[in-house]
Amino acid sequence: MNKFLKEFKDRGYFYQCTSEDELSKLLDKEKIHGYIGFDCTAESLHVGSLLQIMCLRLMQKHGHRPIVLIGGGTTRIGDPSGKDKTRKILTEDEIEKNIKNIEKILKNYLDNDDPKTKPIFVNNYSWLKGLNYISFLRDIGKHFTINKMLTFESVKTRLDREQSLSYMEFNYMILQAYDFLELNKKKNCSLQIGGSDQWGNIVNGTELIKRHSNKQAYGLTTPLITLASGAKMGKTETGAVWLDKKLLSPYEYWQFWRNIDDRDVIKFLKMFTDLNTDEINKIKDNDINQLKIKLANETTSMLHGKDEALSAEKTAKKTFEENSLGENLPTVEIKLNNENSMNIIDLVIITKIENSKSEVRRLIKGKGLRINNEIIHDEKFLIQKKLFINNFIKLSIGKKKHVKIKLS
RNA sequence: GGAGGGGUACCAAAGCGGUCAAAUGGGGCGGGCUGUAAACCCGUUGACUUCGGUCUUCGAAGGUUCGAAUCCUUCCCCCUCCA
Repeated sequence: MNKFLKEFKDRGYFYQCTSEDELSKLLDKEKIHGYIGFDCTAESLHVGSLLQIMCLRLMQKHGHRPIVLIGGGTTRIGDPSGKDKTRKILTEDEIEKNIKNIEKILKNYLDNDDPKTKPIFVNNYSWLKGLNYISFLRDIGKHFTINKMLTFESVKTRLDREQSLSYMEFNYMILQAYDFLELNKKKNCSLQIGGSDQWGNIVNGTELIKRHSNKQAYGLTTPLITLASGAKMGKTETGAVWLDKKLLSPYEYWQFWRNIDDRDVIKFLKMFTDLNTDEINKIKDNDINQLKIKLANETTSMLHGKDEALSAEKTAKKTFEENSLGENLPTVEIKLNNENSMNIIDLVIITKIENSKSEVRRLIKGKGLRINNEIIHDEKFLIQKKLFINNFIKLSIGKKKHVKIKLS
């Protein structure tokens, strides 16, 4: 088997492939261009996209050139896959802003210097916006039958539930197929990789290329990642796991990986680090917590750099092992009132960790709230100046959420 | 088009005139055990509160009643069967 494909499988990225043997031969014979599409409905990517990003990296590692397609055009339509409602349509400005930010994040992960594998960034808006309706229908539309389109899962579920599916959304799959054709023609792109939910859209692309240009193209999908606990991957103590410093600090990102279920650690080391798979397979009976730290360090360095990772590790160590005040804990600045005090409940609300006062009261009743490691029992507890050590206090909510409060 | 069934909190699902901020299960949150794990055990789970209470909620809007998630009317939505 081709080396790229082998590693793709060894790392657990493989789910389905259109014609594996042929693809393997092609990859042996030449260096190809392969693409992955990213949606730009949000201002940043989150860990849900990390597996796709790792696929881009793997292409580079094996000398192939990744094409990053940003769905500036298709975002204006909305993919109905997996959605039971029409999405909200973003404004032009929002889309532009999202695209810039997403590109920036992706560049953190990719080698942007090697001329042989330097990624190509494209935005499908550039070819979709100028499409001529009549010629599009004649050139492209004729290759799609409604009969077949109606059998797609994304369409079926919407129809079965009698939820409306607009003509606009119905066209999404054609546009994605067209993207692949366009990249095949202009950039000689012969492979599309995507999540398993994209299978239908990807196959449409390879079939369109076959019918339209009589050329062979390939599709490769990755599995849906599930956690050992059954939950969807991608939540921290405080929310979504964004790949953007502004939305989730490197420390919090590090914590996300540090808190992975034991049963997922080896799997994730393979998927989300560059560590050699043979070496990972040799790991036995090691201290699982050391492995989690390793996982956290590797994933964090890949995104935010080594310094940030080490610094996050240091903060975690101080916070969890020494019970002191780690440097990179999320910090909130507050002002005391005229009497130089602040109610404990108000303080928690200000940090935005909780947004209901009742919830904070409940926390206090359940011994879940601490100031400088001391459990707070009284909901009327006042924060006063003398509590601040070097101008800081440590506010802990539960065992894992710790916030530094700075007096301004 | 015809005949039924149904819309209850984050989800599933009971309640069918007052004792209902609404049983139960899941999920979430907190505590215990531990290893910042899992499993397990306990507590909690509308908002605000001077801890006395107060306010808002059972598809939507009206009505009956001292009193409605519960009864009536209209409307909206979903499901099943028949055509």
